Amino acid sequence: MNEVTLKRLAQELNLSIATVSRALQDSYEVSLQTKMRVKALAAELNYEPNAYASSLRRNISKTIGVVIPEVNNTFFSLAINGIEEIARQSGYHVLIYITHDEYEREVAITQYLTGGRVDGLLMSVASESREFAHLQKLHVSKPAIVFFDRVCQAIATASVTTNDYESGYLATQHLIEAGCRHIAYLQVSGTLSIGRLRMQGYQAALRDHDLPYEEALVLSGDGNDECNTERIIKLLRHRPEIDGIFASVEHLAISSYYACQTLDRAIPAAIKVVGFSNLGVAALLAPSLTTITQPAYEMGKAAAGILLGAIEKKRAILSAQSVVLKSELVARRSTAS
Amino acid sequence: MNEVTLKRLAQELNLSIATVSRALQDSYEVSLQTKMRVKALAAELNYEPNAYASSLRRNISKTIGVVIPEVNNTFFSLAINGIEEIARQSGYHVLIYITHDEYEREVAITQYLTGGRVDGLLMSVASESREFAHLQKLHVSKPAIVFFDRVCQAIATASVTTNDYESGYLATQHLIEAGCRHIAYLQVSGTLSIGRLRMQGYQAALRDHDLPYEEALVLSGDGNDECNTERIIKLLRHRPEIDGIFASVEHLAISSYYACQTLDRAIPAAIKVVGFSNLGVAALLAPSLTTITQPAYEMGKAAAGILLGAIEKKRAILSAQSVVLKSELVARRSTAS
DNA sequence: CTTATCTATGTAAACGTTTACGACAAACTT
DNA sequence: AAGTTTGTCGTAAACGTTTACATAGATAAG
Repeated sequence: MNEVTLKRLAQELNLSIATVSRALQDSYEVSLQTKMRVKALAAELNYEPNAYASSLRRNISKTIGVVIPEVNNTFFSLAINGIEEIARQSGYHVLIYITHDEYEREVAITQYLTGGRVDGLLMSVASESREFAHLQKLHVSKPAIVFFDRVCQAIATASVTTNDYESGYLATQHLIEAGCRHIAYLQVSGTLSIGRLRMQGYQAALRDHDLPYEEALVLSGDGNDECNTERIIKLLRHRPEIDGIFASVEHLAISSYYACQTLDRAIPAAIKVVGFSNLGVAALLAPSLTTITQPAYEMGKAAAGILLGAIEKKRAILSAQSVVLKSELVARRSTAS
Repeated sequence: MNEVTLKRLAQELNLSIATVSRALQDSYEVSLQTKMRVKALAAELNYEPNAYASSLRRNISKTIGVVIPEVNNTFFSLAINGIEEIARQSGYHVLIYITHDEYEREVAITQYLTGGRVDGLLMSVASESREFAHLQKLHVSKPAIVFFDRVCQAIATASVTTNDYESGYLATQHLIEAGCRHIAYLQVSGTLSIGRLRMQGYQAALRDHDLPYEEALVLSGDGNDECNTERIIKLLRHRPEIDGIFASVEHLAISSYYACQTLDRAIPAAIKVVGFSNLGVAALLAPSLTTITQPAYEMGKAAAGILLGAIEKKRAILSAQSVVLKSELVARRSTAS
């Protein structure tokens, strides 16, 4: 425990606690001379204000929470990077919580955060979540919330997303133009907002190119990687006509590669793959992977910016502040014709 | 702000604040009947204790800090995963700080943390750090510290590492046995403890196989990825006899791939590559990458376990509690002969 | 010379908890 | 019947800040 408190400083300087506190905050009420005395001693004794006392008194924690499904994922790693960058610049601290896409964890986490531990929250909802009462409860409580990537429309607040519908359309069109006629769609969960939008783009592209939409070609891969790979293998065995895969999330693209590897289906000759991904090594895969790449780092920065802006100005966050950034389709060998 | 406080509950129940507080903590001093009344109302009003008031009074924050060089890195992502898992189980919150390998940031972060914001700290030191006065200062202050992967020997505390010397030896031997005679060693910084150990393993393996150690074949890649790739290209051009690369950290292995790609040097025919890496897609690279894989998730869990154990028992952490886990060499095509 | 204004500082309450101490019955002991 | 224990609850202080209000001296205005 750090024993250097305002009281200690005040005693040694023969000043009142109030004056010391004010001096350290550069208050106009205290003379330049005492300010300097105070600051000198504070520096000498390595004084650091007790964050909890300050937070309690001011009802401000200078802390934001980040709630994400997983951290071992290039997209979320980059987003955290952006968030931490903005938070640091503004003197905010970042608490991190991982839901592992489980509804119960998300509920438990939001329960903790009701206690005023954070001034605001950045969130990507868990795929399992279908009920949002916990978020509603939290929202009427203190912390401001900004969603990023995986939003919850039931809450009236801002969000930072990408042009998911358009990207879904483009990815599908790209496969079709490369010659695919039976395109599987892999998503993490049917309830997710981004999953729905990307799928709608997928469906629209099929329609516009006179291809049928088959529900049997849609796979929801909510499990661990091995399990997902198994399910993709099963799907490809059961429907050998599949000649294209659109993975709406990174790890499903990877699972698709493993599935094709075990089934000895050549990419891109026999089957083409495109996937949402922020993998830095996408270009080094065998074969290099065609990706829809989201501006993950910028999304994190944008979301944190909106959140901190609202907190500092003590203003509610409006849905109108939402931002939609553009993803980029990077064509590589996995979809070469 | 959550308006439900102990005072509010006390008023509505016609009890004192003390009794309500005790009831919620299942104190033996309060009758079963009132306990039930209190808990019922607390649940109904969705009461959540104010974390800051509690922390201030008890001088315990139930929060640990994690200080890492970067988050967009499979090793650290997995480690965070393990840390968060253990922390969650014990009811601890996790603050995250990213140094970007910059000394100044590390100093600034440790300064924040002097204020009692965290009960303990898990840390992987920045590669730039050569002075450790800031860590010494922090260490004599409150928080317990456990290092993982990148330790600072100047501080007497526990650490969680892997058998870096052995791994360095094995990786180098593996290259030699695959036929390499001129092996480059890529590290992030010469000052890093793990870098030194891995390098010592590298040197020992060279010696044991009667190969000379050349300083010119050692490259310190402390920069961004593009910059590192450039430097590797330069090295390979300047020393065309290099037929093996040992990358002591993941992103340098990737940079090596890009370098070989631009130089049109075939892996593994012309040059073989082995690297420390936790990439889930190592097996899917072209060619698949031979890796030394650290048990990152377990390391995170182990480090958090030591830290939380010490905090809960209010005991100082001893160097003797240090743990050394084993990495695994996974041979793949990038070192095939 | 009195009153008002300004400057620099101090006093004390407040934030929401936790907890040492005390109070007061009721239930036991002898 | 007097003393002792036990069970239940309240009072109040404390954690380290911040800040509204008070104070005292100095200067300016009338």
